[in-house]
Amino acid sequence: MVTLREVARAAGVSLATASRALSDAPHVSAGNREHVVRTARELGYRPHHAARTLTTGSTATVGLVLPDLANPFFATVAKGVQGRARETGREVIVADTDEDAAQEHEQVARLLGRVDGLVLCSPRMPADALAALTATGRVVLVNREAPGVPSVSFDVPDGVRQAVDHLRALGHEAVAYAGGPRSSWSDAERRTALDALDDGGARRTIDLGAFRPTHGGGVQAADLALAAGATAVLCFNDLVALGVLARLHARGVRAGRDVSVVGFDDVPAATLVTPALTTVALPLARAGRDAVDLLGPGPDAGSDAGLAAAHRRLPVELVVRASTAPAPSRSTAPAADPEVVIR
Amino acid sequence: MVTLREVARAAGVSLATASRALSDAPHVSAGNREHVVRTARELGYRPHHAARTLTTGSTATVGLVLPDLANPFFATVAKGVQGRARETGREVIVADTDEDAAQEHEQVARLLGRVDGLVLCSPRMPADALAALTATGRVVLVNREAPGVPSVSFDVPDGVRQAVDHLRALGHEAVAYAGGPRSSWSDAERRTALDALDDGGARRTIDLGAFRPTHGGGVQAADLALAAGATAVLCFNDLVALGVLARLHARGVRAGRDVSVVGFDDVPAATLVTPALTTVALPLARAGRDAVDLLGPGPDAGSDAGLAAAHRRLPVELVVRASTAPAPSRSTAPAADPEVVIR
DNA sequence: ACGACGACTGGAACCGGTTCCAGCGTGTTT
DNA sequence: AAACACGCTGGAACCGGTTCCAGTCGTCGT
Repeated sequence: MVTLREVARAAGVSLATASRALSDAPHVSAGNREHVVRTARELGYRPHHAARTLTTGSTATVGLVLPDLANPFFATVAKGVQGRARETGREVIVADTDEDAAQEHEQVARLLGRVDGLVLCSPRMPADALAALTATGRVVLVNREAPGVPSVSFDVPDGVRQAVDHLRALGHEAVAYAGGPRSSWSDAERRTALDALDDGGARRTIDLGAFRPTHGGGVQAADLALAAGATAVLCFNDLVALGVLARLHARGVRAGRDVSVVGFDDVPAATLVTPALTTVALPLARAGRDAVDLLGPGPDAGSDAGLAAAHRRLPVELVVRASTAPAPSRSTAPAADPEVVIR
Repeated sequence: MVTLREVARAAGVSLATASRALSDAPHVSAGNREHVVRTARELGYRPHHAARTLTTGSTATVGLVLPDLANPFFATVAKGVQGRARETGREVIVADTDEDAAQEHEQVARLLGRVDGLVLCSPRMPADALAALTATGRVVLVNREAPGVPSVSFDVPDGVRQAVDHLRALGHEAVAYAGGPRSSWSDAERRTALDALDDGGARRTIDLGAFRPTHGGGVQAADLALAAGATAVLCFNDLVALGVLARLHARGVRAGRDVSVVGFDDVPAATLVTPALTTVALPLARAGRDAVDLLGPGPDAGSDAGLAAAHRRLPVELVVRASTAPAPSRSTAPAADPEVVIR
C-alpha cells in the first residue's frame, strides 16, 4: 500500500506539501501541485480513509437504520439516501433492525460512533427513547415526526383527503378504513386525517380496526369490509390493499366494480396486479435524499449547500388506477358470492 | 468525547493497561481489568473506530455493491449480507450502481480502500475487468462465477431441470423460453441448461428471444409465445413472468389453464398475483450470508470459523403454485380472444 | 537466603494523514 | 539600498488507539 510519505519522497517534496497539494489547499505553488498530483496518480496512491478521519474528525459516512431492507418501502428510501450520499461524497452504512425496537436503539447507538449523521427510518421506538438518542443533533427521522428532531415526512393528511375526495366523487358513501398497527405513528396520522374529514353526517368512515401491515392483514380486513357493507376500502398501505384485492377476488367480488380499493405508498407491485391499484404515491426516494441533505453538506458539496428547514413535509399524489370506480347503484349492492373460493 | 487516555487516568492505570483491559488481552490483573472496565462504562467510553482501524488495519466493515437496491432480488441479498455481517461484528457499506457498469467499477475501487472485503452482486462487468478488480483477493461474487474468484451462486441448471420436468409431467410439449438480456451471465446459464435438456426430438424448447428483465419485457414476450403456439412459458425471472401473466389476462387467455407460466427468483409479488406464480425459488438471503462468510471471520467470530470452499452453489427449489396446470388437450388449444382488451 | 523465573505494568513508538508554526526566498515599497 | 510583506516550504505536533520492549515486583525452588 502506497502512503502519502512515499508520494512526497518520490515527488521530492515534504509530507506537508504533498498533503496540501492533494487536498487542494492553498500555499502550494502551481508547479509543485501538479507534480505531486501526477506522482500520486502514477504510484496509484489512495488516501487512507481511517487516517484522514482520525485527524479531521469527519467520517464522510452516513448511517441508515431501518426496519426491513427487503420491504420495498424502505428499500426505496435507502436508494434515495445512498444516491444523495454518493453525490455529496459520502458512503452509507445500513443497519436492518428486523422490525425490532430493542435492536433499533442499540444499532443507532453503535452507529453514531462511526458516522457523521444518521437517518432513522420509521422508528418503532417510543418517543422518549427517541428524544434521548437524537439529543446529539446528528439524527434525522424519515416518515415520523418528533418535537425537536429534524425530520422528513409526507403530507399524509392531504393524501387521505385526496383519496376520500376521489371516492366521494365516485359516489361512495360507505367508505371503510383498514388500519395499521395501533402503535404506528403513521396509522395515527391517517386516522386523525380521516376524523378531520368527517362531516358529522352519513359520510363518517367505517373503522374496520387494526391489522398487520401485510398481505395477510388485508385478507382479514376484506371480509370485515364486506360484512360492514362498505363499497370502498381505504387501506393503511399497499400490501394491505393487495390483500384486500386478493380476498375480494377469491370471494367472487369484483374489485374496481363492486368494491373500490385504495392503497398507500405506490409500491411497484401496485401496477402488477389486476385490477391495478389506485394508491397514494409517496416520494420515498426523494425523502431519502432530503434526509441526507438535512444532515448537512458532505465533503463534496458545493458552496450552494442551502441550510434546510428542520422539518420537511413532502407532497403526495393520488394515482388513480383500475381498482376504483363509481359506486354501484343500490340495487346492485355487492354481496358475497355464495360459492366461496379459497385460494 | 471521552478517550481511552481519560479512562486510564480516571482508573489510575497507564494507557497500555487500559487498552489491554478493554480489548481483553492477557497480561492484566483481574482486579485492574474489572476496575478499568467499570470506569470505562461509568464515563461512557466508546472506542474511536477510525483510531482502531489505523493501528490494527482492520476496518470491521464489508462493502456491498449491487445494481439496484429497490429491486427485491438484490434487496433480499442485501438483507442477508447485513444480517450475517452484524452477527460477526461488522458493518455494511452499500453502493448502488444504478445498473451502470462504469459506476460498478468505480464503486468497487473506491470501496476497497474502506472495507476489509467486498460482496459484488451480479456484476454487469466484463470478465477481464472483474479479474483485475478481484486480484486483491477481497472480493466475493454473488450470482455469478468467474475463474479464480470466490463466489456464491445458485444451482440454476437444476432449477431449469425442475421447471422443465414439471411442465413436461403436466403434458406440455411446446415450452417456450422468454430470455433475459444477452449480456447476462444468468441468462447464458439458463440457456445452457435448457440446451442440455433437449432430447433432440419434439421436446425442443422454443426460443422467444431476449427481453428486458422487466414487467414490460414479459408483456412483449407473451404475444410472441401465443403466436408460437406455446402452451407453457419459462421466464428469465419473476418480473418477466408477471408481465406475461398480465398480458395473457389482457388478451383473454387464462393463465394456469390455457397457458402455464413459470418464473425465476420467487419474489414476494409472486404470491400476490392471481393466479399465483409457479417459480424457482432462490435462497437469496442465504447467498448474502454465505458471501460474508467467504470473506473470512469477522472480529466477533468464534473459533469455529470454518474455512469455506471458494465456490458455493446453493440448491434451488421449484415452488408450484396456480400458474401451471396440465396442458390443454389439442382440441382446446389456446387461441387469442378476438376481443382484445388493453389494460 | 539467594537467584531465577514469570506475571504485570508503563513508557514510547507507531499507524497515515492534517495542520500549526517558524523559516526562507523573492518581489515590492519607501 | 534597506526594510518589509507575502507566498511557499518543511519540521513537528497531533488525532486515539495498539503493541513492543524494558523494567519492576513478587514468588518459588534449591
